[in-house]
Amino acid sequence: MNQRQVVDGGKSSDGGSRPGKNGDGAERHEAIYQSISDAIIEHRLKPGARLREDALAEVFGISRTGIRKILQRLALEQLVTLTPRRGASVTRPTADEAKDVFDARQMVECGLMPEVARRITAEDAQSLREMAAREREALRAGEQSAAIKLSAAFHGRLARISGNATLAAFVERLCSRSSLILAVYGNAGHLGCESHDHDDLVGYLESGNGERAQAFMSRHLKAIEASLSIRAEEDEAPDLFEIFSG
Amino acid sequence: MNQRQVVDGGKSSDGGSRPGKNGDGAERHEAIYQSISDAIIEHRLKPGARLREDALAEVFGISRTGIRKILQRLALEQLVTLTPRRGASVTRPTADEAKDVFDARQMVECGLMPEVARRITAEDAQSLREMAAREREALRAGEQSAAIKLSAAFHGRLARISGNATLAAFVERLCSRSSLILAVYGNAGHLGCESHDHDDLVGYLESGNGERAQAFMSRHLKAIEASLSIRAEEDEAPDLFEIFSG
DNA sequence: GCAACGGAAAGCGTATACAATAAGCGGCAT
DNA sequence: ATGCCGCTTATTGTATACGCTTTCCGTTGC
Repeated sequence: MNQRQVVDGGKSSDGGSRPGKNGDGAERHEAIYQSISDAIIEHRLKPGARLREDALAEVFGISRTGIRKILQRLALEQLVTLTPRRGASVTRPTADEAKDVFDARQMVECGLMPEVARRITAEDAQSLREMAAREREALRAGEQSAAIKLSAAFHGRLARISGNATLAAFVERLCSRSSLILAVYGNAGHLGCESHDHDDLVGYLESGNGERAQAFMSRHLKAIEASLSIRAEEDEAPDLFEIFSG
Repeated sequence: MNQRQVVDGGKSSDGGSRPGKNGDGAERHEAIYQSISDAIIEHRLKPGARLREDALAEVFGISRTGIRKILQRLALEQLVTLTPRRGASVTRPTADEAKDVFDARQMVECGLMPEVARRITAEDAQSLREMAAREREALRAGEQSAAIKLSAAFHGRLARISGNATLAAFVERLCSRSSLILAVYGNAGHLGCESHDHDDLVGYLESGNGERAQAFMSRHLKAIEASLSIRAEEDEAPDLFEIFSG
């Protein structure tokens, strides 16, 4: 079998703090999870794409058991949809879900800004600026995939600074789902986040102006949402009667 | 003890298990999940309790495969903790996690109140009052388990009325975790929610007073949190030096 | 020519078998 | 007597085997 194992080579060359028998299964699973998750978030796997267990098992060189575990995790995070007896596919968010996700982001991310402004350190700000810079750079280089991931990572990191791990994890999940929403309802060539928004936001936060950061974040999210072309496409089960009786 | 199958009584009771053939495995799994989840939320399984796969598999009459799936789901909802090679146990929330959860509830549940007040219908209010009544009744009858579950269900139902499924699901998870927190840090005999709070809340909502409902919810949650005796117990790794050097 | 039925194939759901590992325990050496 | 080491056991991690459902295609009847 020419199983080209995708994960093994690249990712496990991390810090290397523990060399030797580190071919541990847990880390391997985590890496595979990240691989698939990244592919979805970066739109290399598009909504609706089917994820056959056998194929994934062969690609990553583990058995279906491990793949199923990973798919279930992705399903609980609503990145993939598991339909009984039909297998897994990349989730295609509905218009309602899109609205819910952005409303939730509006509430949580904005609500977090004051606390973030209170807690942010110089290193945090520096790190965020670097992420924003890399994102802008990717955007200019036409690497949409990288830009999308970096944007989600920026929002996630921001939330982490609040110190509330529970809310931060929630924001990260919302950002992942937002990436899916962009894939379905976004207009090509117009990425969600404007170029300078993230930089400006860091500025407000660093100066301790939580109120202003909150308002800015609110506008920022509204702008992203407004840039979507959300139409409740009923392609799934088109109402033939209505179509032909008109 | 014999194999007393809890969920779906007689199926493959005898050793020669004939697999499959049981029409709806999915519902069965869901029921088992609910069983375990309820047991945790109702404190029949206390934080720290170990959940051995074999034992659960035997109790519910399915194989370890299905149990593992369920345990993973519970782990993602942070009701159980999965430690590698040590198996599953009911999560024992730390003091930090408890604070995070209540801060999150403060933000999300309060933030949802205005929308809930806008959307609530007469039937919703009626349903909520019934739940509150059942909760009070359970509390008076000394059935703490039932009361705890009903309280969580009340808050969850409330969030559902907002129409935002994503935030509602998040609130439900926070309530489940709150139940665990109560088990660890709560004072016996003093349940989280005061008797009349839920009734009063429904009253404010039904009269469309979102602002007031929001403020009331905030006080309500603060009261619950204040009733906890959260001390950062460092029992896990006690500082022996400090203890014995004094 | 079209629709419907039947068989074959593909892919998921579940159980079981096997391997690996950490905890418990008794023996042995010092 | 005590501390250490290897064995045993209990329990999880992973893979594989098998059955079931769905789907697709070829055939047959009208």
